[in-house]
Order: sequence, then C-alpha cells, then structure tokens
Amino acid sequence: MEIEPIKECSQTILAIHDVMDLFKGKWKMSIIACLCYKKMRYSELLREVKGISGRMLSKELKELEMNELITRNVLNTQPVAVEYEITEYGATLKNLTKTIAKWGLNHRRRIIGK
Amino acid sequence: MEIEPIKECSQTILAIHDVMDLFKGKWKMSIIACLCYKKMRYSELLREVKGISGRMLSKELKELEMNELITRNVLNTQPVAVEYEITEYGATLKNLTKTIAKWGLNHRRRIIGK
DNA sequence: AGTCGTAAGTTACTAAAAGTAACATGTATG
DNA sequence: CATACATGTTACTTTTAGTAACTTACGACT
Repeated sequence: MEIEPIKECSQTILAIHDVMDLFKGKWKMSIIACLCYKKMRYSELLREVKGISGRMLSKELKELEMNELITRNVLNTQPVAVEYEITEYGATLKNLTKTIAKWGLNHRRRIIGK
Repeated sequence: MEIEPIKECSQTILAIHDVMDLFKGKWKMSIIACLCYKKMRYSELLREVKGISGRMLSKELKELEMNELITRNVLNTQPVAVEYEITEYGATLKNLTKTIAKWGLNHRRRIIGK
C-alpha cells in the first residue's frame, strides 16, 4: 500500500509554497509593505528599504509589476520622476504584511530579550 | 536638509525583514505549516513538502531547530525513527501560516482563472 | 562654462544559496 | 542474499543575491 500525503495539509502547503515563491528573496515583502503605506519613488524606496541595492530594487520592482502587485508610473515632470504604487490586488496583501510585521516585532523582542 | 525615512514605516519594514530573513528559502514556511498540523518524521516531510530534496530538508530542519521553532526527537525504536515537532514558540506561527495560505489559495484561483 | 548632486536605473563581476544525483549506513523483508 | 526504506551526507552545478562602478539627463551653485 502506497502512502499518500495528507490532503488537508497538502492544499495548505501548496498555497504557502506559491506565496513563498512569489515573494522569494528578502526584499519583496518589505517593498510591498512600503507601498501599502503610500506610493513612493525609486529613491524613496532605496531609503526606506534599508540595505537594498539599486540593482536589487529595480529587479524586485520589475517582478512585482509583472505579477500585477504594483504599477510603475512615469510622471511627465522635468526631470522625470517615477512613482511606484500598489495595485488594488497588491493591497490585498496589507493584512498579510501586518501579520508578518506583528510576529516579527514580537520575535525581535524575544531575541533581544535573551 | 537631509531626508529621513518614515519612522512608522521603518519599524514595519525592519520587522518584516527579520521574518523574511528567518524564513528565507522557499521551504521553511511550508515545513512549519506541516508541523503545525502534526508532528512528522523526516520521510513524511519529504512526502508532504512536495519537491524538496533530502539535502534541503535536513538543512532547513537544522536551521528551524536552531531558531527554536521545532525540535528533533530520536525515538529509540528499531530501526530509529526521527520525529520533528513544532515548539510552543513555533506554534505562534500558526496564525501567520493560515494567513499566508489563505492569500495563496485566493491567488492560485486568480492565476488559474485567467 | 565647469563642477557637484540627485534621480533612476544598468553593467560587469563576485559570493552565497539552492538544487541534483549519487553515496552511506543500518535495519527488515522476501 | 538481494531489495527496499529511513535518515541523512557529499560532491558538484546552477541560480540567485550582492557590490561597486558606470550612465544619462537635468538643476543648482560659483
């Protein structure tokens, strides 16, 4: 008799795997959280997402845009400014980022407390 | 005048970054979700976490153990069985895994629906 | 006019992480 | 004795992340 995975669990694992794959790398979730807060320009994101490099930021932004989680708007100002904004769909992640941040804050306290 | 990052946002970003760093790689969150469901043996995890290799599984398990999110118990059966179990602290991630899974399920529907 | 600074990236290169396939060791089963 | 299963490890390759320097265009300062 062949052993089968647990269905109830498999569904969940699959869903989690999808999410982890979509947000792979350490930066994407932070970028999303930033843009959930307000729309920002490239240079603002470089400042807010501490430690990220230009190369990584533009790579991550491209991927997020491809997944329709953010939009890139070139403003016709002189000189051009580029604004990144969360999409309606991207905004559905707000609750998720909050949950992560909440656990993270608690974890940080726990680690520091040691 | 120097431009400063937004404090409210920075705290959140920092916390999220901590979490993403702790769970980097695509497997850890899935493993946690599995073990939140029930304690499992190495071979069970290999089956449940579809696509993971032995090398990756043991690496990830070691890291999760180091972070006190899971425990490794060698049972004195013949032949030895190894059981991985979520810790009390690890179990605080249950809500997070649920939130991720929920979004992931919805996302999967959206992608397939296209 | 020349230099510096800012914005929004890109390029070339290096380092780290993930993935693959085969091997090891002990036990149990036909 | 040959085969299979459990629990990994080792050696090797591929992919991803990270770093530092460069680019292009404009604006401000001297």
